[in-house]
Amino acid sequence: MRRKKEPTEIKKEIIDAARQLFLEEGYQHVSMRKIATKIGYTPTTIYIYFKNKEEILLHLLEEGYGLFYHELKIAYDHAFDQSHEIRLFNMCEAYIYFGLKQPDYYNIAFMNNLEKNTSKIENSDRYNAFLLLNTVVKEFIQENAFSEMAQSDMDISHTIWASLHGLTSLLITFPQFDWGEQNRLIQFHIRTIIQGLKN
Amino acid sequence: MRRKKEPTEIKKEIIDAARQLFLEEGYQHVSMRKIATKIGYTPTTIYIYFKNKEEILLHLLEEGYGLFYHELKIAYDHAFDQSHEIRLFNMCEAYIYFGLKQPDYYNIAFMNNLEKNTSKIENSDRYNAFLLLNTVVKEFIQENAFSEMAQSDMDISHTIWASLHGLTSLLITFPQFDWGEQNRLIQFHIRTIIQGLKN
Amino acid sequence: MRRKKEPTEIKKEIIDAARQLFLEEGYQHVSMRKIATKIGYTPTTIYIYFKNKEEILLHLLEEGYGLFYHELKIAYDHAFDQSHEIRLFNMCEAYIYFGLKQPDYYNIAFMNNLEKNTSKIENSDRYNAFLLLNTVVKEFIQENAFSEMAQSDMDISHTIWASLHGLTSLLITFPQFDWGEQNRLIQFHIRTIIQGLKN
Amino acid sequence: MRRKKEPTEIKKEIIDAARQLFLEEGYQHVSMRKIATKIGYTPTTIYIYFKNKEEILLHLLEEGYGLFYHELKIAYDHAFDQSHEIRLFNMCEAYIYFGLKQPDYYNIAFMNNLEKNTSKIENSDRYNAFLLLNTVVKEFIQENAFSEMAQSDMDISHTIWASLHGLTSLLITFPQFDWGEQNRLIQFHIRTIIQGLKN
DNA sequence: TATGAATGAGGGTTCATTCAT
DNA sequence: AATGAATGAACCCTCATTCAT
Repeated sequence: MRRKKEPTEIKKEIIDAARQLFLEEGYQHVSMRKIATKIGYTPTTIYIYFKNKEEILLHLLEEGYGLFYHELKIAYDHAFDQSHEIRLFNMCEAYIYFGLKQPDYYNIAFMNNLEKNTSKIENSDRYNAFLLLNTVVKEFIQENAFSEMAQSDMDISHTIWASLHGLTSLLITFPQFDWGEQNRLIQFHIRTIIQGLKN
Repeated sequence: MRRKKEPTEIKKEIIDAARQLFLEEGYQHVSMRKIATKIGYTPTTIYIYFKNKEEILLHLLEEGYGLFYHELKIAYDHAFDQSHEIRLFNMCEAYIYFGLKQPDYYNIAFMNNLEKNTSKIENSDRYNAFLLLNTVVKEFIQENAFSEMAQSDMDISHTIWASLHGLTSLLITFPQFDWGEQNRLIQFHIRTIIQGLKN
Repeated sequence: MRRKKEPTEIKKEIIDAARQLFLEEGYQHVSMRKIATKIGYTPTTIYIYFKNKEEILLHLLEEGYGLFYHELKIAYDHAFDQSHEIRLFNMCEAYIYFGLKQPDYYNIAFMNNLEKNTSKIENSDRYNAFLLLNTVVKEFIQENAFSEMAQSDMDISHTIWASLHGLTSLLITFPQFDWGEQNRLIQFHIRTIIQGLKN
Repeated sequence: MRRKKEPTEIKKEIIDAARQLFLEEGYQHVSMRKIATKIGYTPTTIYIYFKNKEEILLHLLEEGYGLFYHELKIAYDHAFDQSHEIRLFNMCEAYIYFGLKQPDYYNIAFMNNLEKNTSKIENSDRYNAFLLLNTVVKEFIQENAFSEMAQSDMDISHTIWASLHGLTSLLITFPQFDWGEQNRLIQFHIRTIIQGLKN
């Protein structure tokens, strides 16, 4: 059954199918056949567009990081006239809501370290996102003049990242658990971290 | 010429073998054949004692929860004569270090939701661990007389759990990332959360 | 479809099928599936009896060498009361006729060097066969008192082997070629070599 | 932007690429895709110029025969003023050294019978080469006035061919075997055959 | 003339599992 | 209680080839 489609369109179909399956069943349990079946092509066809299974994953990762960074950047830019604390708060919100809106991307991007062998971490948008967070943190530090506490901005960034990741991934992984009112929890979570940093 | 064994004894052997493989080679690479070879039986024999592979894994999962709960309990009991804040702090430490010491257990226990279909969450040690955390949190609240802020102890527990899980899972998932001095980060992380709660 | 068979019987079936296919289509073009189909089993079954494709080949090789050596040995022993020239002649005949009677074995054993990586050549029956030939050659040399020509017995053995192999493999590879009366050619071929050595 | 090319030119490019791959990586590892990549076209394009893969291989095969015949012819012509025995000797040398220099050509040409189905043996250069050998043999017979032995020149040619093929193919197939000093063996081998014929 | 898109067949191998004994 | 025999389904991936454009 031959159809006529833009190459980019098929590539997109593959990526879309792969993303969904990767989320639902985990990278290891997704086979090329499954992806192929899902888009109505033969497994062979996929190999025209991607060298192998790993390349699909890599593509997905970069895409996911890109979207993620983009969201954070918007939150950062949008509150340009606010205090740095508010900007930080907004970014934290953006982080968590990105994960909730795009659990598939988030899952692939942060809950498995699938780049183990590729190690071009430094120039990916994942790193850029972290750098952006770090920037806000530094500004936030200056704003608050954390005089006595000489805690490095890195530790602070790590702590924030970890806390955000923690709530996001739990909410994704255990959706049926009783989290109370989700939005309230999120607000409280972020508030707690930021308050904690100010002391 | 094998000497007679109690059924429970063989069951134990199977679990032991599975656990070892599981910890040595990682969750993904445990196969029935490997387990069988390790204990000197045929794969078929395993099916006498366990319905299928999943049942072995579930057994292991519960074991993991048990260990986890045990560790938290020790931390809780050990500081019985201290302030509740310190007890909370200790439990937080215990949480993170358990994950770092038993990354594979932690991984199946909290980073994959293997019980998706079994839904007996409520009576597992995972839940007990959470309840224990919640207990300390309540005591901690009383101690601090968080008068004005009527934030539910549940939200607080969730926030703590999420933060702890966040750092733990990130440290496990991205070990080669530059986290600075790990112990200092952990201490700072916990301190930040607790401070945040006090405001 | 389950049957009841001796393990050795099935192993033999596999070997038989593999031998035929290897000859007909060449090692590279024989798939495990083909072998399996030929004997009416699933490919998986073969893996119960052989670790992988290569192991089947190795088995076949050893078997072939064994038979080959056996035939030569018989020819050697049988003419124990004859002159060494006659014994040599008989062995040469045995060599060629073995190839013609067992083209499949001969093909696998001598026309492809499939042991490239295994290199336990020295203790195989292939080597033993060569040593037997070498023995006769030495006796033949002594008998003829090749005084002046100090050609090593090794060169002589190699030359004989090469000549025998040449005719055998050509007769196998190009059966439709017009070789004249085959037996006469064989006799003449052997006679020529031996005469050549005596000069 | 490719400049226009003569059909024959592209056909040549394909053959050239195929030959190189063929000689570099061996007969088994030539794939249409590799050939195509090597010449900078799509696999599809090749099918415009050749019906299928076999046709390319056949083309190459004929080329191999051509080269082979050419080498023998040179040896034959070169010693036109020598005795026929010497001419025969030279041709034998040429035969073996061709095989050693072009093992891959030799391999497809004589060690696999690829033409099984095509059966145009009679007019190929392989046959011509054999005829050339036969010619020398006849001249050699006349020269030696093999009076008594009414052995057909065909038997003699076959015997020579077989012996040459035998050494050549063994040297190619088992290169790591200890053949002693190769050139000496080759000389001895040829000498033996020719001496054998003279008796 | 040349290609991009697609495929069907097949490659070796591993897996959890079953069933008769 | 334990096994040996066997399987079906799946794994990733490569191949020669075709067809519409």
